[in-house]
Amino acid sequence: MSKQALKIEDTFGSSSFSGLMSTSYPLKGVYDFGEGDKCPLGFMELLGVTDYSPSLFEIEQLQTSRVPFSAPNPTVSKLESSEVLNQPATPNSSSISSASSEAVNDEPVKVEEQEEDQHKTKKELKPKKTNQNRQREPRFAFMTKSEVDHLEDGYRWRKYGQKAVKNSPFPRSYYRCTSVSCNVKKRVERSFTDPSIVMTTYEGQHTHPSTVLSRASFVEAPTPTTTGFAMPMQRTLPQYQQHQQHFVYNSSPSNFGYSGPSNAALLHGSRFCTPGSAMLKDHGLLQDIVPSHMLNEE
DNA sequence: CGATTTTGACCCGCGC
DNA sequence: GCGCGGGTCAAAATCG
Repeated sequence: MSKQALKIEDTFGSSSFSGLMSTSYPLKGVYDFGEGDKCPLGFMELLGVTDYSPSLFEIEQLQTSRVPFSAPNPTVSKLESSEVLNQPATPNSSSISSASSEAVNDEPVKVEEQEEDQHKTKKELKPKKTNQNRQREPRFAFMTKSEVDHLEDGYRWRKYGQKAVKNSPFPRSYYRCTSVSCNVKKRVERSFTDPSIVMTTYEGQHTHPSTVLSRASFVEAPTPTTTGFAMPMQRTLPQYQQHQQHFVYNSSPSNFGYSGPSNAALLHGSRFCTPGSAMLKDHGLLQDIVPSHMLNEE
């Protein structure tokens, strides 16, 4: 992992990465892996990736020079939180991502135990799902411009719920990783401000390698099959290749900096970060993860 | 027939 | 205490 981390830093630290990114894809973003020193996890790790594949990073290239979120919809860029943006450049799709990773301030939690606990309490009595417990799960979210809600990310998910979102005509879907001992969850909702944008929030860490990636054809970017990560891979699905934009953001502003100057530089240089930005009212999940500057920005 | 989705009910935390 | 909203459960329906 250090390898990848280095790569990221490198990328961010030097503008050279923009060269990497080839691209004409409007990308930009920032990685936020939580508190640098306290949080040992990178966002990849949050997703259960221990062996990052270069392809991923190739996908997530950042262009700070560009306007934050060249998303078609300004509203999107209005979401709150000062975080990082990151944009996976995908071959056929332009992506803008804002990622948010929450967490993990404390020591790594034993997911399995937690899960068991939850199940037990739930079944037997009343689950004490305290906020504290929940919030410990690392979270990572990103926005994707896509027509499909459920993006292929390399893992198999089972939908376990759907809820209407306040102030939004679009429902939020809840998915859980189908892997037995994996308690990773993800929420998917479409931005009410821009229906073409899908917001995905991952929670927890995968305790297993990606299932899809291992058999997917990495035509565009070879990826280790051991533990794939899982940004939505348009490359595996033709329909996704049409156009997607990813916004990766970190939902916890306090967790800036995955570590390394690059991040700082990013944030610093990022004009999107408006510390004093006003709070949003209630944008549902969006509020949680979207940088405030986005919201303010029109 | 097993896996997944749908969907209403339920639980919980939070603000008033 | 009550209502609201978010998140989850679980039975039924659907799919492959």
